[in-house]
Amino acid sequence: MLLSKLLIPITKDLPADAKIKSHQLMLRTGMIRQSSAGIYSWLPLGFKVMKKIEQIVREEQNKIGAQEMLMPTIQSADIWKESGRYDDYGEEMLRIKDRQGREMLYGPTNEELITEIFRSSVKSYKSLPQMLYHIQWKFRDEVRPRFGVMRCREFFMKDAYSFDTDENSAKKSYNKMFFAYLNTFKRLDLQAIPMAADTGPIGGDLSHEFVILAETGESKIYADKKIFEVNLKNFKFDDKSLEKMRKDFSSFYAVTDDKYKKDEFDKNVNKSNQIITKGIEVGHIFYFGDKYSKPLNCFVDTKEGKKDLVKMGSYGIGVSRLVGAIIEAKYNNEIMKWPKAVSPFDVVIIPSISKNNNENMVKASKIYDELKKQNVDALLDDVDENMSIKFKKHDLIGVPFQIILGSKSKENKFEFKEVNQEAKILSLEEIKRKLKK
RNA sequence: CGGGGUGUAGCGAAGCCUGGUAUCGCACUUGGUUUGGGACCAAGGGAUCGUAGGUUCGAAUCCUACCACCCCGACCA
Repeated sequence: MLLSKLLIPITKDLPADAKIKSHQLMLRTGMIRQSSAGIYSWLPLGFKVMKKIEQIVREEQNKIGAQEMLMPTIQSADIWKESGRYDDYGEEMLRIKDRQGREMLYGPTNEELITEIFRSSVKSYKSLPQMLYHIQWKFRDEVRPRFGVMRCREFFMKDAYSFDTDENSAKKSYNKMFFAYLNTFKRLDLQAIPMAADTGPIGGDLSHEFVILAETGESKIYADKKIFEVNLKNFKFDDKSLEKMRKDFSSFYAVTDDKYKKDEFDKNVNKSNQIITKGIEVGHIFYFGDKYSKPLNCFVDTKEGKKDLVKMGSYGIGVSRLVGAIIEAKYNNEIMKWPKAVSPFDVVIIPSISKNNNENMVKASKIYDELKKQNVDALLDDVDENMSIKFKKHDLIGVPFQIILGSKSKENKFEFKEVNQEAKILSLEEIKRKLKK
């Protein structure tokens, strides 16, 4: 992609409304554009990052055997009346009437719909367990949307649902998701802490929030540093090992502000291991048994020929929120560095350009073509501007690797730089090797 | 939802108090000079001043209503 052709309306001035760095950066680099309060359009740069996050989330869901599907954004109110949540959900639910006067709503979540699908499709215990998920837009009519994509009304979310014959089996599904979540955040290069959580309006009795560490996070966190020593690689993908994994993680103290008690913290965590920081909730998982299968009459036939309520869990990851959350975690001192896995480009080529001498631009184009052949997604900064302006721009765009063609490059060697590290003078072959994933 | 505030060009602001038909910086266009950390010179384009109504010879400015957006608080991926 040529920078001159990329729709990336960079501004030097901060938009007055943006208060936190992810919101500021996303507006300044034109990743998003506000459409109305808490509702955003995703411009190419932001969209690309979000799609990469989505893909990682998808891959990790698939790995644990969850099946992808897609449910609509608009739902009928009927099933929500059946579950009793049509009234409970309150003002947060956006209610719509169609031309026939039927009550519809823009889905804030999908427990009802998936249960309705499940009950009419699955009749036997033999089909269980099942895990289904979709990645879809949701709408919650927040009282006060703010902080850009961190707290908006329309958001992109992965939500998964598990179906099991009994609680024991359901908890195994829960543990699988727990595992998938930790792997997902790891691939996104985020430090995530699973924390025992309240179940809130979704209901149920087992729940964890996944909070990633970021200084500007919304909630304060008190945790035992040792939780980071738990290594996912030590666990196999089998029920016993996953159960142990969850217990290992749960054995360390980690709570949010509302549950924090100083004496408990001091008692459970060595002073030297105490970390007090801030975090952003990016995932939430629940086991809630028959909370929805009961009102919605979702039964399967058991081995004994009886009918039993299906035991369910639900599992959310805020995909669009993660875009902002990654920025909160990675953007520092006016410099953004995307994790390689989600960066909008693999590398940016920055030639020093002048009218009388297009040598750098010619070389840069060759490098660009070479990299393209190797499936490296490169951005070529073909704009005729001062290098200093270019550098400032790329500090914001945040591509983690730069190939710079200017005063320091030699005949066939170029400056290669990983953001926040020293530049090296390397040949194209060496650069290619560095960029191999 | 309660409290507060703001709407002027793509972005950031001035002008409003004290009415006389819109100013500045960035960005953009053209030409020239520059070219390693947010350049310079010259010329240029772009605004129904949130919307509607009212007062007035005359409204961005005063009045009324509406709309939108933002901030502070209680809730959420």
